[in-house]
Amino acid sequence: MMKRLIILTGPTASGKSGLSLRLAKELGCEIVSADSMQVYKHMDIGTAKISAGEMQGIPHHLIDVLEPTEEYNVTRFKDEAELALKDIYDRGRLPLIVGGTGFYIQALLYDIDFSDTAQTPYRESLFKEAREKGSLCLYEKLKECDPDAAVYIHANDVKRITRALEYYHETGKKISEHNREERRRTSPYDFRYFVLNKPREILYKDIDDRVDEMIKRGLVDEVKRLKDLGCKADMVSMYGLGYKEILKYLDGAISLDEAVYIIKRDTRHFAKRQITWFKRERDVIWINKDEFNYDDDKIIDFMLEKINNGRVTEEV
RNA sequence: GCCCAGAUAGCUCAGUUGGUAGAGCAGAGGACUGAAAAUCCUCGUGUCACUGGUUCGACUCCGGUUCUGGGCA
Repeated sequence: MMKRLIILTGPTASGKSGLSLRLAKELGCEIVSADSMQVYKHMDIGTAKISAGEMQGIPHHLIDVLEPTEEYNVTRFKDEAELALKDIYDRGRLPLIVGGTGFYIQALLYDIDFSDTAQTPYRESLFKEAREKGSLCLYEKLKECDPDAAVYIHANDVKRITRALEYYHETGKKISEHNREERRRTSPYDFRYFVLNKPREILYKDIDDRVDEMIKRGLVDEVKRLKDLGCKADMVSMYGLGYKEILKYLDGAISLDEAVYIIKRDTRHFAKRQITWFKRERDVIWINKDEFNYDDDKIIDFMLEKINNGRVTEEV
């Protein structure tokens, strides 16, 4: 008997949180956040995190569990999400995954194996080498040890090249083969994968408005406090949208207007990338809000119908 | 009113000794398997303000018109 799982995702500012609360109430779900930034404490405004009060008593997992000075990644997410799922199933309840980090959702949904390697000092030496001699020399190495990977990884993509080399170094196996195997996996869950979306122009306007709102609510002060806590620009948490730009502003590198402009622009770019990701995912149910006249009641009805029907394999 | 400088892609601008034009940004599409709110790849036809003229040929030269800056009255 496959475990049931509901996923509600979509680009940033599509309205996931609000809808998730309604759906959770309807079905008695517990929510598991699939968001690489909302895991961090003290990062509330810039991550558009809902407050404890707004949660209306619905249990939320993987929100506010890490200090911003700590490092999070897919593997950690996957391990911790699986623990949360186990507890939720033990309580006889239905888990609802909510969040915009498509990679995390994929890792969990398809039970992708990351356990072969650990992050090693070797990785640092590779980055150092790339900095000193340029990325091309790493790419040449990749061609030697894993030619297949060199075909689909671009010579400029230092991050991915480094990971491939690290993987080979640690396991003696090619990451291209590993990835090919992992890609064939089918999900162990009986799932419904909903993607919330709205017309591009509206999404972009909502993003712009939300950034203005974040500034009004005190994003700058929030980042100041994070600085006081010892957060540095090279920490994973500070790669977050809104954080790296305000940090630059606080360091006097750019004006506040410039920071706001960049946050808006990069958030739009991010939303676009998210949409590209979801387009490629299999067995996804798109919910274009304009087709529902932005009426949450109708959307909830639609979702409930999909959830109660047999396994979904069509749509787009 | 006069003088000067502009008017070229959604925006900022470059350019053509006359053979119908190109960057950055915006925007679009894609990739992604231990940083993923990250990282990376691909995509540039637009009455070259309008209108006469010179020319085989004008966005480029000349005249006029309009508009926008700046200066002088």
